[in-house]
Amino acid sequence: MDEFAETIVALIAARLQALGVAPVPEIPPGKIERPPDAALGDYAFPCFLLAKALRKAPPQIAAELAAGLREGLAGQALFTDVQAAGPYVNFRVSTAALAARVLPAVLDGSYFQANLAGSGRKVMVEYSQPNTHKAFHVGHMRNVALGDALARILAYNGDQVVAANYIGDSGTHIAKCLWYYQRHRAGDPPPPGRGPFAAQARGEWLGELYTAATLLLEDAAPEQRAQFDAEVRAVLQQLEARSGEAYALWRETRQWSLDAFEEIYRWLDARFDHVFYESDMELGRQIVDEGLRKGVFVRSQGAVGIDFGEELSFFLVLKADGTTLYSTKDLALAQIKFERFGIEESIYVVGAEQTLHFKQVFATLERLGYPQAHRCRHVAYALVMLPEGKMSSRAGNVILFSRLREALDAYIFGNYLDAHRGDWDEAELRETARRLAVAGIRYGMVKQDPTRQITFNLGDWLVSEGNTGTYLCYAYTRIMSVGRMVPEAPDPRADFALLTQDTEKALLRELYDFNRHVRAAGAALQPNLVAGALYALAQAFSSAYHTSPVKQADNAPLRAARLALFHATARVMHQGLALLGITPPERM
RNA sequence: GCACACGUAGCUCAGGCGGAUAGAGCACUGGUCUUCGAAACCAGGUGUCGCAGGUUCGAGUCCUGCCGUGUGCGCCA
Repeated sequence: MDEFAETIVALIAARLQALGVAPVPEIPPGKIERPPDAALGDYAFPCFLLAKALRKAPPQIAAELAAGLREGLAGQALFTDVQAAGPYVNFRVSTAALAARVLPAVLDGSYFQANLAGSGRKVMVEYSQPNTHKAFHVGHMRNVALGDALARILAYNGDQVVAANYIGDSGTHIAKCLWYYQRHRAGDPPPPGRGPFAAQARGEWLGELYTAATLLLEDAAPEQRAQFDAEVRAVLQQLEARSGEAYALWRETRQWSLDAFEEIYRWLDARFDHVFYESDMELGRQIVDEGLRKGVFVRSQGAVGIDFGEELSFFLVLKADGTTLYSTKDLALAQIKFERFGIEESIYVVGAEQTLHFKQVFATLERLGYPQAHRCRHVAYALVMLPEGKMSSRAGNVILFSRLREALDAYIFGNYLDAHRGDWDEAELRETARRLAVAGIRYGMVKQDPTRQITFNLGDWLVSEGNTGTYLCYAYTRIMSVGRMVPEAPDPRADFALLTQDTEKALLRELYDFNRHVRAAGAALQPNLVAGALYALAQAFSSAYHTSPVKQADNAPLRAARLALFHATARVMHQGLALLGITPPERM
């Protein structure tokens, strides 16, 4: 917790007692604020909270409290000043005390263990959920960035996290793709593809077939459409029965998509502890049968579902033709998570358009008697749009992963890394470009509130200044550069009282507050809070970097203090970026 | 039609549980590299916080209505 805020609460309580106030009102440490301007102080106590109990005007309370508190300052080391400012009592903390509470802990690593005292509950974070036989585009990247960051943040906060993927390798969309292939492209080989992203060509080719199938079906005349639908249904039934020509074709083409996904995850540094496949969820049919017997589900118009009345309406779990639905499989997956994985809390990172669906799934799980139904949470995020509107395969305006990656690569080399050719070896150049591209994408996807749409303008994502992943990496590499110029090891026992610059204190404060931001991000399931904290940290560092030279510091003790400060900053930056799935390069 | 989410500076966005003069980035104008990396820093100004009511000591934040945008609402996922 925040030792400074807690001490303030204790000091005020003691002061009130001394003034004869009884009973002393409870003040939660969370009510201690941060003044809008550091010139006012570092912590603020709003006296409105006491106005009722003391029956006095807040400014008067502030003045009286401040006067008394100032006298008690001599006996302690945390605060150097207390001032009343209108209805607030502002506290200035001792820079040395602040530094002593954060720098040694960061340098010995214990700072990064502090949040581990969290719940320890077993949490599954399910994310990515790409569909095979469809192309992977920028919209899918937002999901990966969010889900992966969430998994890392929760683990940092002490949860036992299982990161899970759930691949959509069955269902109508695949039947359509394979139907089209059999009908129009039978025997056509996929494009070969080369290099480290060889599988993208095949994955994207399948996506094109799917799009072509959709167009053909949509544009068909009614009679022909009926025939097409019957053919697609026949394919789907072969897939569910796991036999026939379509099934063999499915096995082969499915692997193409899986290979393509694997390349993308490797490039992104996204990892999963477990991968579920939709095609393994036949168990869903049994759940429906049992539910029917128990009277949880009912038959309706030939199909099976559950009626939630007005609020959640009717939830379909089996089609009239007997084939399963997305919902059927989601019930099966939930059961597997609970029973086979012992999951206590289940988090689903899925687009906001499925909010109703998940409310229905969770409500159904409750009716089926799963106590964990109350610990299921849907992390809804809004779509990634293009400036001209929604991405649509039909209009041909999706930005594919491969195109985005290539554009970033070209930008990074053309503007920066080409200058290092000959100097750095090829492997480092390529790895640096990858890390910067990943930082740009992941940070851009995660820095914003998940509920807000992202308007994706490729040009904007090629920018490397301002509030970007590149900026954060740049801050980190500058510290690494300082470390190369001043190769001494950072000294956790340096004299931190020498850090007298405002910028140095501001940087210390960001370091001190970092863990609290990560805790808040985990509690709210909002990685953007970590992104914001990192950005503030990088800004504070950049300012301090300009005011506080290390190598040219006036004397050796000051140099040691600054070196420790900057090294600690680098450690926190590195850890914070890791929580977002970003590894900064050592130089760029 | 009903439900959910979102309307903050020219643009893209922040604004922990209601609190001080609503903040960043981009863009624009100046300044700062013989001294640890200028992908940076410093200094400039811009707001009917969608509109109208309400709650309270205090509302960008909470409540109600309206307007706008997006998404969803039984055999897609």
